[in-house]
Amino acid sequence: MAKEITTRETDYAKWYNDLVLKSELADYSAVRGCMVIKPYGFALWENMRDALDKMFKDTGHVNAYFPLFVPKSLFEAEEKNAEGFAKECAIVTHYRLKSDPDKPGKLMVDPDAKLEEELIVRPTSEAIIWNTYKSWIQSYRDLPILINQWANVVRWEMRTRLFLRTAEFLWQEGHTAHATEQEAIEETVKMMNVYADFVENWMALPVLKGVKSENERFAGAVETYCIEALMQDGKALQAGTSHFLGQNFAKAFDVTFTDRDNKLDHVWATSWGVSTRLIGALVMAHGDDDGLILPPKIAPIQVVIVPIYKNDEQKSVIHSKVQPLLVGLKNAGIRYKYDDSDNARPGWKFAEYEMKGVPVRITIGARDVENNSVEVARRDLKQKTVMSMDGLIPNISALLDEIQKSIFNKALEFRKAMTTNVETFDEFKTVLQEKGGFISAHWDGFSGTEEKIKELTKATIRLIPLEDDGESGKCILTGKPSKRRVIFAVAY
RNA sequence: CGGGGCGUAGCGUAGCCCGGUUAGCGCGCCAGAUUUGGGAUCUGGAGGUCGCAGGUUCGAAUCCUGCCGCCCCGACCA
Repeated sequence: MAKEITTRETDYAKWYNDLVLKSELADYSAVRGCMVIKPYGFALWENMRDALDKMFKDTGHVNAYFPLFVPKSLFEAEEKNAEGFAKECAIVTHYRLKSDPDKPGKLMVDPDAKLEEELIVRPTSEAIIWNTYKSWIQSYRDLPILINQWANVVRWEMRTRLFLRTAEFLWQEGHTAHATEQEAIEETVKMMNVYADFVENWMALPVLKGVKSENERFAGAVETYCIEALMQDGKALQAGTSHFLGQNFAKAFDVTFTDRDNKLDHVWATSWGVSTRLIGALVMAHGDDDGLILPPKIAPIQVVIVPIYKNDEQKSVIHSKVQPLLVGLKNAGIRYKYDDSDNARPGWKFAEYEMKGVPVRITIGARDVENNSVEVARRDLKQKTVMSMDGLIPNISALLDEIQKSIFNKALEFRKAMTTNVETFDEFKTVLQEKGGFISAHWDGFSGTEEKIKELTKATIRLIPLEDDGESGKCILTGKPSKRRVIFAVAY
């Protein structure tokens, strides 16, 4: 009873908060809008980060690190981008504190330590990076530059939510420079596909791929590619973005190169990122009223072993029986935890690891020792089966694979059931209100129309699908001709 | 930036309107015993600057003033 959480039906937002806190992914902090990522949550992030990092390296990227602070003059160089972020920037104005003469033991900002130029705490790093690239690039021989950085960024949000929107968050941002437009576009699409691959195959979360409408596009980008996932409450969540920046930043920062024909041109750019927000997506897409459900491929603990014993003698018998099993799990590369602590009784442990979303639990007691068996419980379906100790490891490996697929398929089925084609605005409003989810509808292509729809329904265009369905029709709002359907949803 | 809520032991809370024993309860914690296949039970014990600072009063968790902090809802945003 100590760790019960609000059910999804009662209050989805509260369920989410309870779950994040009680599964020990994160905690609130003394800093407004900033959270502490707890060890369990960070272990999850590390697994995600490591998988992504490998994918980046496998596609030819290298890591580097750029400064947290961006001088204001650099920040504002690319005007659209600067304007887009202006309202949510933290600014450093001073560099020193001093003792407050009026309040003993207290400190005050030293007015004599005002910076000549304010420093912006990066909300994203294009400015400082393009300022740097300028000095790295002279010739086409210097291109492409394929750099990624793992970093924290700060966006001063009015309203925050654990993982989904916090003032400071962790992410990776790729920043690439290319000699040709085509190569940059290819890079942009490639990275969107890397993201989709990661989110679908590691996080077991199906995504839609597409491009953003002008309203939703990254400030400073020519085109924003994105992946969108659907949460259990029928709201969409942007899971990753990849931007084709054209020559906007190269022009703003005067980054030119000499091409093969000895002609001077501005370089072509991309940037792409995913953040700890993905953890929020994971929680909301898969979790249930008993806690998290983590996909095995990124779960910090894939298998937990809980011994059940009535006395020390039984405990030591189980212990000796478990040892070869642990060796087997380790050799099979399975992340496991053998919880033989006496602090909690088995029932408590069961609930605790379910809260934390551990995919598989192995229970072993006197009965099992006698039968040379174990009880295996899978978290996603809450099913228990008895398995023989003989050949257990391959069976557990297979089960983990099966769970990975099963979680994905469940989410995919949900998304299919929650994707609706509509023809009229009335239908659109009804579906939105009564069902939610992705709504595929015709749109006339005008920003004003999208804004109007948002004003009336809170739904926005999540993406314009990459594959053209070739189906023409009439805009649900204006009745003007539309060449294709786009995907609407209420978004996080 | 508007609206609301909260701040009392590690966590969750009662008490506050209507000032007056030693600030109560549940969980957790510590010791011991019995237990252990779905969140154990009993016995004993420890743990509190009632967010901070002023003020009113014989007396303040409670009333007044100011401040600080966090959370939730909205607008804005990934």
